[in-house]
Amino acid sequence: MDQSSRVAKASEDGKSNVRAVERALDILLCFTTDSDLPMTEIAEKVGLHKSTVHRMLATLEDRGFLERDRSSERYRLGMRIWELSAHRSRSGDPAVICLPEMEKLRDTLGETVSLYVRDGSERIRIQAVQSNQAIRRVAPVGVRLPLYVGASSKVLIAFAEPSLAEQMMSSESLPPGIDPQGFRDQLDEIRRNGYATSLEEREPGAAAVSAPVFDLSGRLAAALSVSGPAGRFTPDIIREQSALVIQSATRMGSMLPG
Amino acid sequence: MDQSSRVAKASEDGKSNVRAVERALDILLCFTTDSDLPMTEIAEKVGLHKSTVHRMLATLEDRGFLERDRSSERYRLGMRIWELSAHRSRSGDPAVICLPEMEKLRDTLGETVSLYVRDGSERIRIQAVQSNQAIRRVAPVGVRLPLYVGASSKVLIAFAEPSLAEQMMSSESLPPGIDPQGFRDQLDEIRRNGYATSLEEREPGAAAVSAPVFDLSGRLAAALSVSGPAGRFTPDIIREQSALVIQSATRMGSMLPG
DNA sequence: CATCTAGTTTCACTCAATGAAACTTAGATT
DNA sequence: AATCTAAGTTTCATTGAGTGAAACTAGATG
Repeated sequence: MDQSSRVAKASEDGKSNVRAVERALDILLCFTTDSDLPMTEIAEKVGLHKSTVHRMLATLEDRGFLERDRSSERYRLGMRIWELSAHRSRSGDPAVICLPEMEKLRDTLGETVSLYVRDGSERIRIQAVQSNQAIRRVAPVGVRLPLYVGASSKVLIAFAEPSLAEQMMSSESLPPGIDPQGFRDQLDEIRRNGYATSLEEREPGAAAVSAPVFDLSGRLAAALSVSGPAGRFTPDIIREQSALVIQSATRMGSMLPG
Repeated sequence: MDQSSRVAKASEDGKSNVRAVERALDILLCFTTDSDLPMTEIAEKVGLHKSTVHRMLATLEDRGFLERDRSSERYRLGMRIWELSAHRSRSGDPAVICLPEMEKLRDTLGETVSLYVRDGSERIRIQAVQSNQAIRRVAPVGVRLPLYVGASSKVLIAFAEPSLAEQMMSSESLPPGIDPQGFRDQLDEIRRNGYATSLEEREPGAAAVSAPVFDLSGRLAAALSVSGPAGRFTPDIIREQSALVIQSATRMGSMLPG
């Protein structure tokens, strides 16, 4: 029976998933890009028929995962998302625990401070406190960024479990335009130094210094980053900053349960 | 299993919903009570067969809505929940906008300050800052509470659109043990005073003062509450507090877009 | 080793999810 | 008003996706 025609509908990867649920979740994920959407647009985005989407939306709304603006008829995320995330953070959420320490660091350095975690082959900014200087990096919380550029990316790879770090590099998942050996050397150096830097890697004009945060069981929990306009990140300054960032990251780690 | 007479499977209300999705969402909602669960327990909670739950969990995990602790095998909420809620809060989220004002109020009164919104016939504590006195109310963010007891509940009903307030009271949705006319009078008084109080209504030993927060378009957005041990809430003190709570609530409202 | 309990996979049956199409608005355009 | 167009909603026949019993595996516990 398995031998029969394999259709491979873009989501067939061995796992036996529930199609209707997959679709519903994909609908929810539309709202990571847009904060509110009309039904038709959602249908287009996920490539499903109106009626199907309509039924899905009804269900999602019924359970409070979506709600619709009563005047515009557009859908947006509902209370339940809120509620769930609040419960998620109850126990030892780095984003909450590290916030005070991040604010301290921001105050001493005067630059925007961000906290990233790895999720699959991406990273997410789970917390940020903004610099209060006139010229500053603006760093919204919750965004997903690629894992191959930026100081914190390199930290998240360099200090991951060795197996994972290897797999992440060696495989052809490495994007084109990156020299494997050069990258490997870079990671080695980062491991020796205990911190990573980036100069205009992802965004032109932006620079960053990042250090790993290890939880009490010694596992990499997050990457702490200080970032700002490249002009304010001279080699001398970076040297000073890196020490402080590492220090903060260590202190944070000591507050994170294994 | 299913007796013919007593069906009422909690989903038969005229709406045409997708069953598989309903079930998946119900599984997610398990995590509002427990922060991590093993598969079997989830299956019990939602009343579904192991294999069904197994497939659902696989799907939810695949899309990052759940993740499993690699050592304990237990499931917990995943990154995507986080990510979604972060996007939800992007635009004018009261919980974020009101926080500074809430902290100020906490500092002047020295009591725990909470912010509630109505969701259907319940209310959710969307933000809280804790008193720093030795004896204080502990108010976790994200919890759901009933709409019929507590100062903030009464505010959320009294200042809702009249139609809604009526429907919420007159219908037989009113829990037993509450006198309709007495309750109505109470609401009228609250509307006149501009604030509500509660003494040991929900929790023995706890008292609260609450005032409505109206957004710029004049609609009720939230209820701001100060709460603490009943002993610290004498009539005199309440009189002072209520003025300050109303003042804070007004200031908050002026920062909330319509 | 036998005996649990928790998780995973298989498979035949069938009911629930689906999409085309019809229908209902609501807003523009004439 | 009459007519068009786009967005949302409901209906319904078809069928394959989702289901649950049961078999199976892996770990613990006695």
